[in-house]
Amino acid sequence: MSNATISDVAKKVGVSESTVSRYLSGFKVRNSESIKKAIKDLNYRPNIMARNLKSGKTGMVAVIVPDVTNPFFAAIVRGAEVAAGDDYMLQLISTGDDPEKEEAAIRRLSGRVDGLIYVPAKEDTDVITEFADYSFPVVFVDRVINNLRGFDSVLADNQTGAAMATNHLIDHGHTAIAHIAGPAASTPGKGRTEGYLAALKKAKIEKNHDYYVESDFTVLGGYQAMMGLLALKRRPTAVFVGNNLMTIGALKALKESKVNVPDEIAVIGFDDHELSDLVDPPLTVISRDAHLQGALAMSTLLERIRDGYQFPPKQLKVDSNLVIRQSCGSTCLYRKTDADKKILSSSTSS
Amino acid sequence: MSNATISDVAKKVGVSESTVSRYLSGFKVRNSESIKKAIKDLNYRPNIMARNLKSGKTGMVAVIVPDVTNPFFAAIVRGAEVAAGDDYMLQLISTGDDPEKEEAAIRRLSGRVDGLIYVPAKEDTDVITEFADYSFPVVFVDRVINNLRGFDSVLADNQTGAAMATNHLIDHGHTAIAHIAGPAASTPGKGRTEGYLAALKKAKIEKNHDYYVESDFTVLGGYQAMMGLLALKRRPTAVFVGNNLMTIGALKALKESKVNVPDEIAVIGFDDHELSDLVDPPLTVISRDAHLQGALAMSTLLERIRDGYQFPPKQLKVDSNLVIRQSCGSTCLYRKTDADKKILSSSTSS
DNA sequence: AAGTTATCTGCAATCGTTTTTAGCAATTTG
DNA sequence: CAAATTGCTAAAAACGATTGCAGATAACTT
Repeated sequence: MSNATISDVAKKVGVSESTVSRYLSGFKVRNSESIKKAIKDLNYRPNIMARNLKSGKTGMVAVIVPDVTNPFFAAIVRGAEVAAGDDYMLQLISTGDDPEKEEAAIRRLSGRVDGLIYVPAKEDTDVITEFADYSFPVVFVDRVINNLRGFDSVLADNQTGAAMATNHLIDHGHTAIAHIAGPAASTPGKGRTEGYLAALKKAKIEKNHDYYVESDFTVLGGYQAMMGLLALKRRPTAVFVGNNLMTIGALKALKESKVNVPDEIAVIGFDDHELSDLVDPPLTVISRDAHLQGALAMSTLLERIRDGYQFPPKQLKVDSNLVIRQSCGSTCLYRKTDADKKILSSSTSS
Repeated sequence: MSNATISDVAKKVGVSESTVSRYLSGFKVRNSESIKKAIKDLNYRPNIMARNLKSGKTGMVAVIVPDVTNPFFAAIVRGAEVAAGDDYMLQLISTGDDPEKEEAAIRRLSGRVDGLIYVPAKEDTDVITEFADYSFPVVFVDRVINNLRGFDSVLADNQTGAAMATNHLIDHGHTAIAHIAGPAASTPGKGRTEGYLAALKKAKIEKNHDYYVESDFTVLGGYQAMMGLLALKRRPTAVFVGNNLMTIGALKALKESKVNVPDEIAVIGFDDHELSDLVDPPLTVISRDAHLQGALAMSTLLERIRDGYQFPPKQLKVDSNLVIRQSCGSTCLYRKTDADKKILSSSTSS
């Protein structure tokens, strides 16, 4: 009933376990034919746990994301999985944005995986430092833990992307430009705000404190932030929203408040979505290749697992693109094809 | 540098390995204080692989879905993860809808996990029968492999859901109702088509073969199917689309063809989406709780792992709900609140 | 055919735990 | 006070593989 062991196979053929083991590892063996047959007859499968115990490797890589349900994180996971190929299998942990769960999960990870691809929920965790001591391979994606240097990471070019977004609004003549931002303590939150501020400064638009709303990257957060902006005496005429979920929330708020986009308020979001061109109006966004980000993270990690920390940490960045649709107003000037989106820049840089 | 072993701890304290082991398992031990200290000092963590080898358990459950990137499957995965709690960790495999990859993945799974939650890409795989021989715990979700009985499963109530969708269109006065269906060989494809046909029959609407289009559950498939319907001499006035991705494709086709929804064609989809109320027009759909489906699958699986196959297989079903928005035409009659959606039925049945 | 290599083999140790067994000391009992 | 019970402990045997070592075949030399 239960699985046959290598010794069952050996016994059946009349050779030693080591011979069977060598046959399995591809060495030349005298009775290879009968061993092959015995393996098939007994439906023998090597016990992975025993193998792992001996080798000290697990053939598994953990991927920790705040939430698989967020299409952006799902794309990262998928990218990582594809890049892993047949060499490694994925252990998925979505922490539900709960730092405690995350910490507990990381603890339980030890010994189960050969490496970790890590999108931390908060930036001030320090569980991970335990790993650092053991030179355990970790690659950070999208966010980075602030007190740690010396780890590999694959980030988005948040500053440039946010600046492109803000400039796009400026190009449409807006000066009352709000920013619904992610947590200032987070890598993408901070980076995008920096890009936003830099673009304003360059255009000599003085910043209005009311127009900067720090939120939390959630749908509800975006909704509330937008409601807050709508309640202002002097409403902004344009808003740059710092991530996909907050953009959804902001749009819901606008719809509920019957505020027309883009006529009354122009909206640009960060991160594209399968449905972005079907929403009303089709959404102009900054996009970056999350799948690629996951894939780069995985290949960096595999390299690190293979070669250890003899090479300096890699800090990769994925480019941001401006995808123009209709939520920022007339786009006739920019349109060149009848396709409903146009990618202004692309490719990957390190 | 590398991890300390139980024998290091034992040596440091001056007791035997077994004593430390028993301390770890929660037994009463004389030098528990010094053992505790030694464990902390040495930063000792039990080697999971060794433990697994001894126990024959892995503490892992595999989840195989066609694509994590599909929000519906992501919700299943998340539901399963939540239900697993701290007892089991998830090994995720998304096969990219490639049956060969899927088969290979299942093969590599053996010995790595204690059970499997399985959304098969195709319905005629037979790898899984290997597992059946070993009474390996498997729970099917959403789809079921046709030549296999005797496994647990958690499906949606496809027939009822599809009938609700079709009836909703009929209630709006439509008789030329098309159905963009999933593969007839798949559980949800077949079930939803059955519901559609049953509703037509009950309303004494004779079915039009042109109005039944079998597609493949993808965005592109839905797009092409809708294009085909639009090319008909006698266009349908309403269409029921068999899953989320095909609905997106269909909407893109309609938008591209500048066909107004719902005035020229009413659309109802299967499976809700975070953005369904933001698309133009807000989409009326049949929805079911995918998160719950995943959670039920996991708890069924854990039960099965614990108790084995002494209990007969569970065949669970999750209810479908009609979420009315605006893609089927005027909804004033139905609206009772100013919320933009209304759930007509809910809860779970077995 | 005998000597020299080149291949292949089995034995035994090992990976780091858990668990069974038997034993020892302290406590309780008759 | 001897005997029985309790409460812990160490030693050893698993779990199922891989691998270094030394010995046994087989394959070449000359």
